[in-house]
Amino acid sequence: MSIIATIKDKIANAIDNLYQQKIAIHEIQINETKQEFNGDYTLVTFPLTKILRKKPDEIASELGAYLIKNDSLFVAYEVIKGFLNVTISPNYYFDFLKNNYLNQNLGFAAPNQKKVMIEYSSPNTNKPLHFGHLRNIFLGHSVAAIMKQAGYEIIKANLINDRGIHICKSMIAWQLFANGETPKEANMKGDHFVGRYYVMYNDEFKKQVKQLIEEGRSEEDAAKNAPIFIQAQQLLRQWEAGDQETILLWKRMNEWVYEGFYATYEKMGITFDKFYYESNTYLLGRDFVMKALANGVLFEKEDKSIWIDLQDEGLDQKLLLRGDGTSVYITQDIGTAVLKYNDYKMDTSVYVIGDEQNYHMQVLKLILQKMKEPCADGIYHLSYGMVELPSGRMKSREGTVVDADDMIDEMKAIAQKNTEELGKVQNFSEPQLAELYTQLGLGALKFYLLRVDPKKKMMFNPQESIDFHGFTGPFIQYGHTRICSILKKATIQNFEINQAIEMSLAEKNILKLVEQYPTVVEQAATEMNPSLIGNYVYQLVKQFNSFLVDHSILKAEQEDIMKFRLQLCMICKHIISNSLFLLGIDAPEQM
RNA sequence: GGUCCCGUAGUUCAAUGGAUAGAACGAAAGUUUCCUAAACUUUAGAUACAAGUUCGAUUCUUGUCGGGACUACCA
Repeated sequence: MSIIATIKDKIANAIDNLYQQKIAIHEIQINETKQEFNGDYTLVTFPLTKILRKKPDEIASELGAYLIKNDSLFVAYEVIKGFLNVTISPNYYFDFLKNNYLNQNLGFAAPNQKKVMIEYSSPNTNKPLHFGHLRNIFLGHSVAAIMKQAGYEIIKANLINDRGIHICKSMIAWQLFANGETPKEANMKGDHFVGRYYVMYNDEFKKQVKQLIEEGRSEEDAAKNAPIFIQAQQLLRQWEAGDQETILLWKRMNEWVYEGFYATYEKMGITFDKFYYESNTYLLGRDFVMKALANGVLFEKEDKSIWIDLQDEGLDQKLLLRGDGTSVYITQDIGTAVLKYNDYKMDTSVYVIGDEQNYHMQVLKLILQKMKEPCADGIYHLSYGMVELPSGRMKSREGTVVDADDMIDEMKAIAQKNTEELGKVQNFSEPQLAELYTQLGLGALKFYLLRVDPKKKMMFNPQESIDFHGFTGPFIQYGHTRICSILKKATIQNFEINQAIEMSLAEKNILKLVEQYPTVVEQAATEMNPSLIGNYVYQLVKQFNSFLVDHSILKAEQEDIMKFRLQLCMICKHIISNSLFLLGIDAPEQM
């Protein structure tokens, strides 16, 4: 049990004994004591005043005195303005460290029999990945790792949006402008190559629209009648009709894109257990829609289009099937949701999708609930904020994007530059150096995107490169290497301490954080929020660095103190490397 | 128009309704004969505005101002 839970328990007990009152655990509020006061944890007594009909200070004093007298866990208390600050016995932390410094499972929970699918990345196959996608990918990867460690069975899924008008746009542009050129001939990564034609499509489209408007057409009319748009639509119809030539081109161009994506995923250390392709699933939703229509959940309009009425839920009417019987976006999603459930029967199905689709996901869940599909209640939209540039949102169509591959390369280059300037890895071979640059570059990038609460939108300024100092990935990685360096130089084998030692405030502060690690992981899993891990591990490393300044480890005053500090190093090393792992970041041993 | 989200130091981010609102970058000053200075230590600097609920509000409610998303028979 965590120390906070223990304290709550003991206080509930004390209240029962002192005042003959049963109090629910959640009524007891424990905070960490602020730096400027004496103590480790603080009971806020205000909420108890109503129940106990006593003044805050009275409650605090009586409880404090009782705890000190009856429980060796507490060694001191102080009452300030209704707050009861208690000091935890160093022995508690001493024992905690003794029992856990070799525990490689600290922060791991037992399996909880819950199965969770996490869908993330889910790219369109018409353009390369950009910086915004990276937030999605790193988030999904990290949440999967965190939840797995918290005891869930995890399926990592990627739903590839490989069909639709946007793909046809790249296809038509390639047909018109490429002269049969391949990525190899252009010496480009496949996804970038295809993305180039997507941009060409949009340039041409704009040109044509402008011309039509000059000829006197309205803007809306021009957009609908631009020849290249008509051609793209024609390609989509041909694709849906199964036209050989169109399908072949589609397959060919998608292969180019996949090759590029897989290379990027591999570079970033991102993996999936299951791929779904929209080209396989886009027809599945129709049957469910028809079934629901028969059950009276949906209604049909005069033109045979099929709708759901969500006005009772505060939303609008929503189209599910066009009058001509073809699917729309949400029709596909209904089908895919059911398919996923049939494949895995998971308890929860997480969708890592930007908050621009909040409405869409709300509708999707509601529809499935109304259809009484068993997958419905497990649907959870892990909604994250967009990454914005100083100039506003990233939009592929408008070319205002920061490319993912470029970004990774740039981060590696910065890692290399910094490393060379510091000159601390002269013993490394070329491949080792290359690996280190990747670890540090990706570490900086991933941490940068994961340290912010996923729900919140975040700003990225490409003019200011991502830092390697302060609250960053490399700072954490550096903390890890310093510990590794010390442990490598330690000569003793036996870390058993003979006599209890007196620990300093700095040491106790580190142990306080160490003890909280399992709780932090659990909370990050419950909230699906990796930033909690990022913030936590940063605190820990900062405490540790500050401890290192005035505490000698290998030249400690006594052998027992050295052993104690080495134990401290070992447990911190585990937590730091494990925290980084949960964020998808490698922890090098030397940098 | 309707629905929803967001306004915290110069900048980027923290803060289950709790004490004197924390960090980082940037700015100013300092620390290395000693386990990695990618580090550490100081200093200056913020809750958009106005009411309300509360013992207590950055947090909850309402209004004002400012920003954003969604509201397609696009995906």
